[in-house]
This record gives sequence, C-alpha cells and structure tokens, in this order.
Amino acid sequence: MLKFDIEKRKGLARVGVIHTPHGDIKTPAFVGAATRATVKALTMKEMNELGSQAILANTYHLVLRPGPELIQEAGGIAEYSSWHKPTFTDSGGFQIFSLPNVKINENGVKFKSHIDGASLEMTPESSMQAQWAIGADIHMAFDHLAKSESYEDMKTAMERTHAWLDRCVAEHSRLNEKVRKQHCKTIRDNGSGSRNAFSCLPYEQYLYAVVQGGTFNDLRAESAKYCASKNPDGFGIGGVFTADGMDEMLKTVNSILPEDKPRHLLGMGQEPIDIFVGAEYGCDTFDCVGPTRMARNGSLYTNDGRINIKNAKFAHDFTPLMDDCDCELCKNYTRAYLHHLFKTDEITAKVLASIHNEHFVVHLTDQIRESLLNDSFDEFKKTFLARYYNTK
RNA sequence: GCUGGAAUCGUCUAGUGGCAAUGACAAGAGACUGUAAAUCUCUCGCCUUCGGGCUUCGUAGGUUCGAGUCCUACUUCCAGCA
Repeated sequence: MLKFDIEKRKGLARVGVIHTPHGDIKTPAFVGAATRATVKALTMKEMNELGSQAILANTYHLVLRPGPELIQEAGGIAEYSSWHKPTFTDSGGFQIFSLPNVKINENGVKFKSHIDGASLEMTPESSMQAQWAIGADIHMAFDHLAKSESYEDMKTAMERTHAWLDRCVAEHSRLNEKVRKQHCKTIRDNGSGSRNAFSCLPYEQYLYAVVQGGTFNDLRAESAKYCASKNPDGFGIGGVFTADGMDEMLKTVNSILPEDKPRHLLGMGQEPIDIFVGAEYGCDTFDCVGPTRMARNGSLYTNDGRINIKNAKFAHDFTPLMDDCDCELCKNYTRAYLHHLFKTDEITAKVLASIHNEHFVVHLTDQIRESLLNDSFDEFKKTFLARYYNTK
C-alpha cells in the first residue's frame, strides 16, 4: 500500500507526504504535465531546478509512441526520461474520449490513432498493462468521461467507470504479483537486474481509483463511496473543468473518501483559484497542462493576473516579469526581452515562459502548503486571490 | 536612345469588364484547465444608428451602364539591345 503521512489538518485540507519508490512528494503539490514523457519545452533538469516534485505522463500518448514495451525495455519511465523522482501516469481515458469517432462498449474503447489513423482499442486491462510497462509510481484507473453534461450521461459514465474500476483493480493486482515474482527471481538468479522485460521495472506501482459524477453531487457521493470500497492506493478526482461549484463537490467527495489516502485532482490548476479551492477541500496533488500551454502561447502568470507578453506595450518594459519570483526568467531577463523573443518566434521564448509559469504554479502550491503549516492559509488565500483577480 | 515587361493594403502576391479587391507574411487583440495545441480565433482603406455609406489598385485623361482589368499620354522601375 502506498504510504501517505499527514502532518497537519485544517478542515478537509491537509499537509502530508506521499512516499513513492522514487521519493517523497510533499503535499499539496503541483505535478507537472509530461504527457509524452516530457514537459513541453522543458528539460528534466529545468523541471528539477524550478522545484517540481513529480510529473504525470499519459498512457494514450505513450502507447502510440514509443510504445509501452520500449519504455519497459528502458527500465521504466524514470530511467527512460531521466526524471528520477516520483511519476504518475494517466490512464488514457480522458484523451481517448476527446478523439472523434470513438466507439465505446462494456469491454472498452475503440478509437483511431490521431497520428496515423490506425484502429486501436483500449480496455481497463490493456491500460493497466501499458501503465505497468511504463512503470510510473502511481497509475490512474481507466475511466469513462461523459459525452455531455446531462445527468443521464454522467450517471452512465460513472457506472461504466465503476465497472471498469473493478477490472482495473483485478488486473493491477495480477500484474503486481507477476512483477513482484519476476523481481524476486531476478535477485535470486543473478543479484542484479538485466535491462529486459519486467525484471528491471520498479516492482512497486500503485493504483488510484477515479471518482466521476460531473456536477451532480449525489453521483459524486455514490462514486466516492464506490471507489473507496475498492481499497485503492489513492484517488483521482476526474471530470472537473472549472472551479465553479468545485468547493461543494470536493466537500462531498473528500468527506467520503478515506482520509489516510492521497487524492489527485485531475487536470485542474490553470487558475490559482483551482489550487486554493482544491487544497482547501482536501486534494493533495494537482496536474494541469494550462501553465505550460499558456506559456508557449505567451500568456504569463504574475501576482496581478495573467499578461500576454506579446502585447505591444511590453516592447519597452525593461522590468522583470515579476519582482519577487526566483525563476530563471524573472531573475535574469526583462519583459521587453521576452516580448522580443516571442515576436521573433525564438524557441527560448517558450522555454523561459514555460519555466516561469510552471515555477509559478509549483511555487504557489508550495506556498499554500506553508500557509497551512503556519496557520495563515485563509489570509494567504484572501490576499493572493484579491490581488490576482483584482477584486476587493 | 531603341525594344519589350511591370506598377494592387506595411511587404510579397491573386485578379484580364460587375471587386473594397485573393492569399501569405507583418501588425493589433483574444482564447487556452487529466495536451490531436510551438495551437486556435478575430481585426487589419475610412466612416457607420452595422442596414449601409464613402474613397481606393503609379499619375492624368478616355472608351463603357460599369474599369484594378480596355485605349492614350506621362512618371518610375526591370530586362535585352545600343
């Protein structure tokens, strides 16, 4: 079972440490979205230096390229990508449902590769197998996202997610046993792992169940109960797209989920309020593509809200993006220079902007952790959000 | 000097009788939440009560119901010949 220690609580919020085979994650923590085993525009060294504690890769993308077998051959995603810290994989469910022409039945999902159009299928079992081969520390159960916001669709999606969770749990446990045996055999035979098959994979890998139910709190409650009953290592909370109403939903879900297991809020964290509300109502980790995507598109976080560095008004602005930020961008360069890099479409523009935005959300989440530890969360939340969103 | 060719939005470009006029770039702005995203959207002659109105395709004339498109002259540029 994944070890999770809680150091301090405040209502549903908690400060803790997730102990993974690749190290600890001090929570609340923002996990970098490394969809294709890389955070776009950033090296692992840069991610490490900006303070990231963990990354989340995506099973769908890695199944397409380079294929889970190849990552397995490399010794797992940590070895493969040289990110020697905790890793998560998302199941691929979310991506597949965003593709056109997906065919869903009880068994799984048939879809076409967005790269070459090849017809493929993913099932709860195949997602688990792929995730075990990829070898992240924490896996997400293969879930079903609703195709609309309607109650009926949400209920159907939730029920299918639950049915698939049963199969994910069974397959996870089978693979866990298999890998553990392989690991023991390898140690008996030669004392050290060859770089083949399962023998060199991290043999401890953990499964999070994913809570669905959309904006309907009765469904959320039902889903939380069901997921908890399966006794997974932790929980993902999926299908959340905005902070509106998220507080009530998280109150419902996180009051039901067992307190001693970590909770990951899937895909949320583009807006600072997402992380404040998520942490306040009991989520421990977050991931979001927003910070790096927006960075590549020139939208940069500041304490006074987001700015578009491509705007003409920054051409002569020779001040740092933020005075009180220690990221590589803010410490060394001016807004005018970054503006120039964007206008001339230099790769470095995206690199520096990504470093800043990723640092911003990672650091913000760390500050939320600190504020919970020293009992200043409410004040910090109020001050930060009022300034960021320019409200009184 | 002669003979050809060309002049269209900041730039390049489409356009050979019904056009405020094509496309690209540049410029200005916006979007982005488990990444089909180094992507996408909008604006880009002037005015507008968003119906439309006005002024435009080197310059000046002309033909025509109608001209960026045809004719004449001029100006500038390019190529070849001297």
